[in-house]
Amino acid sequence: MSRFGRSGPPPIRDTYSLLVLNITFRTTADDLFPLFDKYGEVVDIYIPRDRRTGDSRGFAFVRYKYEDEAQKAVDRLDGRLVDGREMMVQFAKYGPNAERMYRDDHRGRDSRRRSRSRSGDRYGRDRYRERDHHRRSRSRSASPDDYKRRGRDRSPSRSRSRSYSPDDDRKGGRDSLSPARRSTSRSPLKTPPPRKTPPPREGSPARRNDDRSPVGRNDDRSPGSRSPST
DNA sequence: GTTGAGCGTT
Repeated sequence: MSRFGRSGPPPIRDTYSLLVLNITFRTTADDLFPLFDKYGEVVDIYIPRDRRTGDSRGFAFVRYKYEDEAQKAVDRLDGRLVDGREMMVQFAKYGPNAERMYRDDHRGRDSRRRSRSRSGDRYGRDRYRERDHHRRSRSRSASPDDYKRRGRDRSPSRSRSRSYSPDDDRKGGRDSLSPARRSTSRSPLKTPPPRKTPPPREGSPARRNDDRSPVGRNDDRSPGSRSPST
């Protein structure tokens, strides 16, 4: 998918990978190509997609031929408004050529001290991670689980719903809680509501009102309202 | 039709 129109991934001899984050889910490599190509020689652009849906994950990888151009693109395109969203450009930390970056890190370090503060504190995007730890909606958190499920038990329709509690599968609690939960909702129509039985507060002073309680209920329970004979 | 931290091959 990293091909702009070519076939197969280009050779990674001296290319530097840039990680583009915060891009829209609709942004494609073709949209980022003209943007990054203006600041340097883009060797390849790759956008990881979902294995199931095939949609973009919201980030892309841009490979530059030289680190100078790559670093420049980071400062220039970082925070750039694309499709109505600011994309964050940064050097790829992991990857096939990640080792190369560490090698030149000693000389590319001084180039980093740039006006990075202009973007980041103003957007305040960092506050989201602290506020919500479980903010993940449907990211690849369940992706690895889906693969394992498919190998042991093929249940595509159920694998999605079971992603929330993969522990019950091995515990066998699946069958245990089934009858328990079913007993309550099994016959909600004929069986009285499973309301929690109130603790016996006979010794409670407030219970003295019980003297008038049966009176009020008795009135409500009068056959007049129970059996409205027409 | 949605979502929003991260790290990559069809």
